[in-house]
Amino acid sequence: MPQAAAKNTFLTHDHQRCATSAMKLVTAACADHGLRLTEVRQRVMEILLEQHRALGAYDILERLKAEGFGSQPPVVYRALDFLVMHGFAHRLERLNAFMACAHPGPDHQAMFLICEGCNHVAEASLEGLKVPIRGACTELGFKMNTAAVEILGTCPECRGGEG
Amino acid sequence: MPQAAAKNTFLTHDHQRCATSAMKLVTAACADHGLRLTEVRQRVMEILLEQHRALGAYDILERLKAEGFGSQPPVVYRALDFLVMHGFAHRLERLNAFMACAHPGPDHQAMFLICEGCNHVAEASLEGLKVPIRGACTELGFKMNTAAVEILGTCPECRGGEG
DNA sequence: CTACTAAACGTAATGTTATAACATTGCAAT
DNA sequence: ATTGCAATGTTATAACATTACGTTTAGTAG
Repeated sequence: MPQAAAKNTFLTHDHQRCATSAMKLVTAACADHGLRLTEVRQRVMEILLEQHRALGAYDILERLKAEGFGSQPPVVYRALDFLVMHGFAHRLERLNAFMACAHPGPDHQAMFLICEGCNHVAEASLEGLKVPIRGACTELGFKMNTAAVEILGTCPECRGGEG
Repeated sequence: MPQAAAKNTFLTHDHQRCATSAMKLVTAACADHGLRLTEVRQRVMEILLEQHRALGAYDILERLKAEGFGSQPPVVYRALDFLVMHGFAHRLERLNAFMACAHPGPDHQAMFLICEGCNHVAEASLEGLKVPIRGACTELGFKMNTAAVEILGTCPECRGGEG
């Protein structure tokens, strides 16, 4: 069992551990499922893993370009598609931006807590929401496919002393 | 008491009633709170009320332009900002698009069920989600401000005969 | 090893969504 | 008339995303 990622990523923590742990999980998952973790894809994952923040596609592209990868948008969007499709990264709809998944694994769905102060983003489990969401869908005869739950607010660090 | 909007907007219903009812509520709310429901704002609201679908800003802008209003993006974005700020319309993050609120009123927050088949969007109450969302926030020391809950799936009409 | 195939990559061009910055209009209070 | 303010209009540009097409690369069958 590799060292786990931090529970509350808003608080200061051994971030290197988060990143290393997640990268190992991604590498393993790719090996297991015959997915090609190419150089661009790996690099994008690493860049996303540097912080618990969402990064815009063009910010990532800048980095790739500087490192000698292709310089056009499809380069980064393809890598992001791959990572998101396999659950290694998430897309934040409200920000039109992307972030590494803190707990990459099969079927992983999460809600996102986005700090308006410092732009840090934390994941929280969607478990408690599944029942009420299902309920609302059933009531309207709607067949749910995917749910996006994104909360804007203020993280503990940014709240500081205030109540 | 004006005639209420339809309960389940996925199903065929007297849509004129929805639109009229909502427009009346908006007019009343503006009168009550000293908000100026100008010509552009009213027209954008009416356009949004035509369907239970989300419309892109530029689609609305086309309409405005054709009717002799200003033709540049800020014209529509400002009207949309006004409508969203006062709870008369919603922004759908996943679609980068806007829709009329079916139940305009103070503090109205909702979850959105978006049909991938026909693009119809229905609102459902966020009530049942508030407790679990608060719970997740509290656990991480996060102070919630606004929540966006958007579900993609298939509406009853589009499911048709299938299970 | 070679030839084939499919996936991934690179680039140019374009499409879509959103905002910054600044000028103008219309109206109400003085 | 002049000031003040909210709303509107316009130009330009920023930011996000996709289409189309050709090249390279990795994996595989012969």
